[in-house]
Amino acid sequence: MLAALDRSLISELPLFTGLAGNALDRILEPATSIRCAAGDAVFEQGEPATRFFVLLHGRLRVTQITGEGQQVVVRIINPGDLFGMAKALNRDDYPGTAMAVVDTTALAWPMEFWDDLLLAHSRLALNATQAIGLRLEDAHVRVREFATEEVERRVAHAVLRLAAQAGRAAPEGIRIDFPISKQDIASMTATTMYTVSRVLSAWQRAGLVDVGRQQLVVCDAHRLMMIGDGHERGLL
Amino acid sequence: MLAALDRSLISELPLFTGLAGNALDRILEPATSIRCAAGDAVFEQGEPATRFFVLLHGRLRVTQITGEGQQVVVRIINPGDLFGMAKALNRDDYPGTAMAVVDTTALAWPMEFWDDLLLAHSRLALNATQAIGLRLEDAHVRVREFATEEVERRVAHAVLRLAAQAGRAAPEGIRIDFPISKQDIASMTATTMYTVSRVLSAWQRAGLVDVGRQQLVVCDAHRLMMIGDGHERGLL
DNA sequence: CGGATTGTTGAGGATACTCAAGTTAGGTGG
DNA sequence: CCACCTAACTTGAGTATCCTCAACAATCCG
Repeated sequence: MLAALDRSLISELPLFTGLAGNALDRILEPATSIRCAAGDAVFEQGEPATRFFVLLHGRLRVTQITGEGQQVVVRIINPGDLFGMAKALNRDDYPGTAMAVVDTTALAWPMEFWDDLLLAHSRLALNATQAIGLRLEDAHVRVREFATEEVERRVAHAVLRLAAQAGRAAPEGIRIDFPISKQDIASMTATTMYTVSRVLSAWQRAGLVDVGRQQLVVCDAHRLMMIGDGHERGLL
Repeated sequence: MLAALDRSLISELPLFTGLAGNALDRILEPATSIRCAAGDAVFEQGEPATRFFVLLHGRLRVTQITGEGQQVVVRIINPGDLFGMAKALNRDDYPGTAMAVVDTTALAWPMEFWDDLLLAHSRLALNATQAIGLRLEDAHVRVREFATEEVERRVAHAVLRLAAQAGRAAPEGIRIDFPISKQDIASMTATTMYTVSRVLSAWQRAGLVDVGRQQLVVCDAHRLMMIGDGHERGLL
């Protein structure tokens, strides 16, 4: 028999604000907690969507594979984020693959509780619209970037977002808190590993970043922002 | 004194399915109806977001202007769509401009009713998450297209989407039901007017479409799909 | 230590952009 | 109803960005 999950796991998360303690308990009742080691997939593209999730600790990378086999990184999931709610997209399979980039824990609910929970807790439903709305705006920002910015600026924005969402203070600057390859950055910014490598090397020479194998430290966020916003000539 | 709005205006819309008649009446109470002539803006980017809307008739084009003055078409709003719900994005201004491309009518609610309505009608909240979720998926599709497809395929997909959402049967094929310029298509697909012109001209020569000034008829949707999915060599 | 994964760098070339110079269509006012 | 004006569109030529390909270097891991 499982120990009941404690409401303190979720009570501080934006998705659950405004909900009373006993409501949290009822929401948690059908939930189970899951663990993934780095490299494990929580779910894979095309698989029937049987559960939805809230990330507690760790970091996930959601990718999609196109018909031609190209990989696109759709989003990075950070602690507190709701994910895998295929029901909200009117789907019964997962549109992408969610893979842990570091060891990760999450809460999982059977998908049939999606409607019930939102109907029973209207504040949760309100919070969910907001959570999805924020992601929609993120997506629009990316669309706008792809539509109007050249490679170097897109990479600058992607790196700054990573620093904001998953940055950790380090002596040299802001360190991205999980292993990230040039290929990852390339498939977030619609370019190639080669170009990302060239861009980051140029930035490294200028002292803006410190790059290594699967690691990245932002040393001069302000100048990166200038490049991202087109106020400074790029270094390519 | 205004005549009350009739529930039949909205009872068939997906956003309001599952709601009882008297709930619809209560939802409509704070609503007013608005009209816009072609070319009028329902709201403009940066303006304080005082109202949210549901489109009844007509068609809107939502654009954003970047810092450098480039215009991006974020989406086309079709009848039945919810729009302008800045509250769901945690904003108090509109992130884009919604302009009528044909004469248009819509329902408008004061923004302060957003939370109240969703909390009072949990089915509405559920439907709203789904509406926003569908748009999120649309946005992801666009991101994936920008990231992996070349211009001609992006244009093919954009044209097919227009045909699906705003197509009207015509003797020669599926006519896009509102005036749309090459520049519009360019800012939906992240390219230039010049390139769109070349692409559509080539398609016209091959009999796939019939283009005119601000008008577009899809004659061979199947071959366009083949081009969009990369199964057929493009015509450029 | 060897194999695999990840990253670097150069050279060449394709896609699609920019710029320029037109043409066509629509609306407007005389 | 025609002349004009503007906005939309077309087409060509030149070119920049960034992709592709190839060869190699570095790092990790068992």
